[in-house]
Amino acid sequence: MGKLPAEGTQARRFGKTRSAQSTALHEDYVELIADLLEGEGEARPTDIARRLGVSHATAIKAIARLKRAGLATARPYRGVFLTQKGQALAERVRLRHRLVVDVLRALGVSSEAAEADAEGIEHYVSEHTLKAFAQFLKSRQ
Amino acid sequence: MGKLPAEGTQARRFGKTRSAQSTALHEDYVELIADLLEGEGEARPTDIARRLGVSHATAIKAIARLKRAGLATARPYRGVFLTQKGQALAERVRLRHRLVVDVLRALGVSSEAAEADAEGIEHYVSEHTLKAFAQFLKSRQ
DNA sequence: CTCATATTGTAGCCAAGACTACATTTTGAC
DNA sequence: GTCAAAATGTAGTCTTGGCTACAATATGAG
Repeated sequence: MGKLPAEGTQARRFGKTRSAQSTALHEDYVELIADLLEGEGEARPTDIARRLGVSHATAIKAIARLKRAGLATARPYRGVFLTQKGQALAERVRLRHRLVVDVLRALGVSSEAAEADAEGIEHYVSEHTLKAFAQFLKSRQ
Repeated sequence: MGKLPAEGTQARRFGKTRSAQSTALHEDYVELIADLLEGEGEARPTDIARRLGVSHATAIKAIARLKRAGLATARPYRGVFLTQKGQALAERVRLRHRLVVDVLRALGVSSEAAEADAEGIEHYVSEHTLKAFAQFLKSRQ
């Protein structure tokens, strides 16, 4: 999105939420690409598009943005791969996702709802909160 | 954003997350406008902009979208008000926000981090999960 | 090896959400 | 009551993320 404004003291909270949203999509794509690479051996734009519920054109444009962000590489008609940076992100995202799901389940949320909600929630969980989640889970089993 | 595609079985999870994002902004604005109306007696575009960390022009355009969505009313130079629908949304959002913050704190997250993270998380917590949160809190004190 | 089909890529459009720059209206100090 | 300053509104531009429609490339059946 656009550049951030002066960003006064009061605004930081919201400003952070805002800028996190472009990151969220990158995270979803990277996570999915990692899954596909592991599970299928390759990540094709069409598969990515189907799994994300978008048109293949949209997926291809998003992949272009991933490349610009240094997270992925792709050569025409050859599938998508993750850079080191992309792989590191995928790993972080995956751990975080699992942690969020586990916490939700520990709180009594059904597995299906936990998976569904985690998909949105996970992008907004800070490191601090993540640590608290981990400790909470450890303390309770 | 654009129209949704055919939306195959696999895609539902992500599709929901996507469309939720335009809602999230509406919710932030409505929540803040309700706060301002209560606390200050009026909600001025400039205050809204400052509190959200955006330019006043951005706030005004967002307010126009709220009007289009039937959530707010505003006459030039006269401040912003919420429709019944907008007030109902504000109330729901406020309850949900409190619940999310309380749960995070119960899990050991600091107040500041809980407030900050809730701001992003709350928009993705389903009814089902909300109920689980409420029960969890009730069961533990 | 050819050609239909599937996949991939490109182009062009749109709305949202952001910005800056400029115009208009209110408000308050005098 | 005037007029400068603050608030508000408008216009124009940008990127993102989405779509459809069309073009180009691979792939596999025959």
